[in-house]
Amino acid sequence: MRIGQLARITGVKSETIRFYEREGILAAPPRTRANYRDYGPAEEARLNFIRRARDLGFSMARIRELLDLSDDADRSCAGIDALARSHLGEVERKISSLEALRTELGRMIAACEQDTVGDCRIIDALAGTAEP
Amino acid sequence: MRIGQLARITGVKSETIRFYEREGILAAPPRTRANYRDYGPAEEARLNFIRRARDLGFSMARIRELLDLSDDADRSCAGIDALARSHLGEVERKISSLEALRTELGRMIAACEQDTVGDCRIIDALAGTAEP
DNA sequence: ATGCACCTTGTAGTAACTACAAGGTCAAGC
DNA sequence: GCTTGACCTTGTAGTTACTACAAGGTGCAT
Repeated sequence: MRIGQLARITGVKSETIRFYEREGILAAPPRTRANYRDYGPAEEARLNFIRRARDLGFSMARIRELLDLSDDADRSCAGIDALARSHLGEVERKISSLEALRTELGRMIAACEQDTVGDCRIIDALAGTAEP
Repeated sequence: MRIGQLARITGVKSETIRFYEREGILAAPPRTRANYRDYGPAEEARLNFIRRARDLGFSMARIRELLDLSDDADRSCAGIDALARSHLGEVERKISSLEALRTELGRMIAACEQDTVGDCRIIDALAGTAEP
């Protein structure tokens, strides 16, 4: 598949796809005789992953690490374990925050259904004491 | 409390706090006689909220909307409902993605404990078909 | 009176895109 | 065979959300 179609499918602009290639986060795909980039389903999955992970607030550096977990099949268990655990911690913190936010948004919607506006506690939902 | 202490507590740099004030996402606090910004617990909570929401991948525009939900206590139920529902949808999508990622990271860690490296399916965890 | 935290304005750098221009290639349809 | 649209390249510049630093000044504790 060519870059335009990949862009349409994944919702990532062609220019951003080329940018990812320059940054080395997406491998340079084979080219057609016409020198067009020729993508397959693996690149589509990888690009979807990058897009989702970015949307979840992971930095490119963090995404690179996650992709490395996936790419380096022949790395040591200890290395995988440490990295995966650190990512798992971050993921779990994010889930907790989002669940608090979800609860609070749900509460507000429910209050609205009763026509009782009620007060908004969104801020309190996310604003626990901060960790260093 | 002064800006430096607020920065230490929330993990947001002093310069970023002043930047948020310029951007109008954080109200200008009262000043001490020495013209120092004087913050209270409400600003601390708001700043923690902003920091967490940014970490979760929400744009400043989206955070502004969330804060508006919180600030405009006297707005229409219909307006609150529509906005809250749209944010709830985004939050739920993010939670689903993170849960898939958590499962996969957990699976990898478990495989490592068995000393069986196993293959990494992180990409597949996040790379469902894309929505437009 | 020395030093540190704060104040201001302003400029410039970073990350992760996003856009557009200039000039060229390729393949399908009229 | 020629136009049209999608792609190719390199390069520059704009955007968002910070982050850093400089210059020059104030407040306050030791």
